[in-house]
Amino acid sequence: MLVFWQHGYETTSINDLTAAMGVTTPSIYTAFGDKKRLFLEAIDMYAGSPDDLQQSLDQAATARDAASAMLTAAAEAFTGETTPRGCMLASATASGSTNSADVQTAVADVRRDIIARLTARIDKDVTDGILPVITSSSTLAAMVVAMIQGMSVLARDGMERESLQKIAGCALDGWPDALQA
Amino acid sequence: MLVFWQHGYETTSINDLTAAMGVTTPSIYTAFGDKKRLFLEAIDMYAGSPDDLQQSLDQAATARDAASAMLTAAAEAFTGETTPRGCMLASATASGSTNSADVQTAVADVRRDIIARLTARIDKDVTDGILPVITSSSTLAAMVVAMIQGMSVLARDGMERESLQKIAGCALDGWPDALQA
DNA sequence: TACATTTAATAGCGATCGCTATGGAAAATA
DNA sequence: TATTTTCCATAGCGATCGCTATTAAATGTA
Repeated sequence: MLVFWQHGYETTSINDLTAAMGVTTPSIYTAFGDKKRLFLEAIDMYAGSPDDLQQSLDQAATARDAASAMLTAAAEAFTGETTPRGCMLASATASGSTNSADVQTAVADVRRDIIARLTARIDKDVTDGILPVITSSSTLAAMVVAMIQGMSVLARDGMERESLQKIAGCALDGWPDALQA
Repeated sequence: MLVFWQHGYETTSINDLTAAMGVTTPSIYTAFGDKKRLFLEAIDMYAGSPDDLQQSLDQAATARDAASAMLTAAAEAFTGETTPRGCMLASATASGSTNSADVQTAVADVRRDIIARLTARIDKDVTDGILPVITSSSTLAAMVVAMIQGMSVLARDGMERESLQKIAGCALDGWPDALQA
C-alpha cells in the first residue's frame, strides 16, 4: 500500500512491490491474483470501511463538525512522517494509460461514495433546521472533497502540516452559518 | 501536450506521442532531445507565460476578482470538449517513479509560482485597505490553488461544468469581506 | 547529369514491464 | 526410512519501454 501510495499505480512495478514486501514475485500472484487486484486491496485498506466513515459522520454533532474533522484528518494524514505525502486516492490514479481505466473508476467510486455520504449528512442538518434550506448539500460536500484532494497536491509539493491546517480552516469559512435554535 | 495531459508523464509512451503527433520516433528526439524535455515544453505551453498570469492579476479590480476569475477559468478549462479532463499540472505528475522526481518538482515550481503571485496580489489589497490586515494572504492563495487542483480531480471523475462552478463559488464564500472605503 | 549534403524512416538496441513455467527443498504421510 | 505432497524461488516468457544506429530518400551544388 505504501509503495502504491508513494509512486502511483502504473508507475509502481512488481519489482518495487516484491522489494518492499520482502516476498518473491510468484508469491504475490498466488496471494493476490494480479497487480490490479493487489492495488484494489491496497485501496480498500487505505480508504477503510465505508461503515467507519458513516459512523464518524453520524457521531459528529453537526455536518460542519464532520467536514471539519475530515479536513483536519486529511491535513494530518497527508503529512505523516511514516507514510508518503498526500492522499493515495488523489495521486495513485490521477493519470494513467487506457489499460488502467477500470482502476481509475474504482478510485473515483470511492470519492463519489464519500461525497454522497457527506451530502446526506448535510441534508440531515438541513432537515433538522440547523442549516438553511437553501443550502446546496451536494455542492458543499463536493467542495470539501475537492479541498481535500487539492490539499494532497500541495502536501506532495512539500507544504507543511500547519499551512495545510490553515487552508482547511479557510475553506470552511464559507460554510453557512448555523440557524438559531 | 494533449496526450501528456490525458495520460500523464510516465504513463505516456513515446509510441503514444508519435501516433498523436504524426511523426516518427527519431524526429521527436532530434527536435526535443528526450521525453523529459518534450514534456517540460508541453508544460510551458499549458501553463502559459507567467507574465500573462501576472498581467491578469494586475488588471483585476480586486484580489477576490482575480481569484474568482482563476476558479471560473479552471472549471471551464477542466471540462473542455476538445481537451482532456482536469488540469495537466494536477494529474500529469501526481505520482511517478523516482526517475521523474525532477519533473515533479518542475511542475510543483509552477504551482508555487502561481501561489506566490496570487499571495502578492492579495497583499496589495491588504496594503490598499481593501482587505483587513489580519488576512493571511498566503493561506488564501494556497486555498484557491488547492481548490483548483481538487476541482481537477472531480472533473476527471466526470463532474459536470456547472457543478464545478458552484464548488468554485462555494470556496470563495469564505473570502474576507471588503472593508468600507 | 553526377556528386555531396541534409532529412527522415526502418529496424533494432539493452533494459524493464507484468506474469508464469519449471525445478528443488521442506513438510507430511506411510 | 521411503515416498508423496506441498511450497516457494530461480529463471525466463513475450511484450513494451526510452532511445539510437543505420539506411534510403530528398535536396542542393557542380
